[in-house]
Amino acid sequence: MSRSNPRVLSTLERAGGFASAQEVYRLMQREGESIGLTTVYRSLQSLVNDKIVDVLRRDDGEAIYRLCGEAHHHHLVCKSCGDTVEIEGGAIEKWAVKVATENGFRDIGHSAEIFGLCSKC
Amino acid sequence: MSRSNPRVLSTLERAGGFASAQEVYRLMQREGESIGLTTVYRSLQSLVNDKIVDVLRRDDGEAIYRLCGEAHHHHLVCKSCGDTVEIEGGAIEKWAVKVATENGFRDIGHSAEIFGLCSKC
DNA sequence: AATGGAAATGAAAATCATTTTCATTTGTGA
DNA sequence: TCACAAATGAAAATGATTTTCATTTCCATT
Repeated sequence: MSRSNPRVLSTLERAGGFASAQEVYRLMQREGESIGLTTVYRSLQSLVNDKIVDVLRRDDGEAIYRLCGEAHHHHLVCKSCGDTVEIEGGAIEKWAVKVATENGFRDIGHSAEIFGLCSKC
Repeated sequence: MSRSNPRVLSTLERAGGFASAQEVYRLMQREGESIGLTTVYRSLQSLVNDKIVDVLRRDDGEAIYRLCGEAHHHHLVCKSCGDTVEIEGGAIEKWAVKVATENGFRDIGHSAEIFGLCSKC
């Protein structure tokens, strides 16, 4: 097994705690770090195993890695300009847990996003 | 634009209303249907546009297509076996509208899904 | 410092789902 | 029948992710 390269974690943090493997790699390149794409993937996987980061999926199927422990939040995205607002999702958390346990599910996660037109568009 | 090949929809139905494009394709091949993979993808996309099927993502990122009713609903999906429960989302609807209007957004839509392990897994 | 082995690294190739290209076939209305 | 748009599918392209494997880096022990 391989251990995570600490620069990968620090880059993911700097990226806002939310990025794909490719994005982390490009970011490190742009910042002059010398690292291979393979190592980025391996490090992220290792962080997932250690439950230091979460994996989600973009709509197009690309995996995005998110630091655990960060306050869980959701996004309000403008369909037109792409502007994004981070929002609290306390109500959703409770709803997800309630609905899931009612149906006999455990080990629960969820995703939620709101789309619309922002005031400028 | 291309229209959906009706045999694709009927195969998806026969598959239990839940399968990936590759699986639909393999199923049709096994049953002696003559069809190209491209057409399977195109037909499924068209069905998604027409809101006759939903798209979800497996853990590995593969897209799975699923027949769904017209009523707006959300999904509770088992991470392990893919079993899916359709759930009401009244609370979410209200939350989405409230949060979005608070931020000056209009023309609002949303998506929400819950993942977990079902009682059988 | 020298040695040896384990872990880490990364370039390149392999994999796999999905999309695109483009030439051919099919269906339809004039 | 003729022309034209839509549908089809084989093959190539794309893009993320994984695997392979040779090389390099670390570390503990001489």
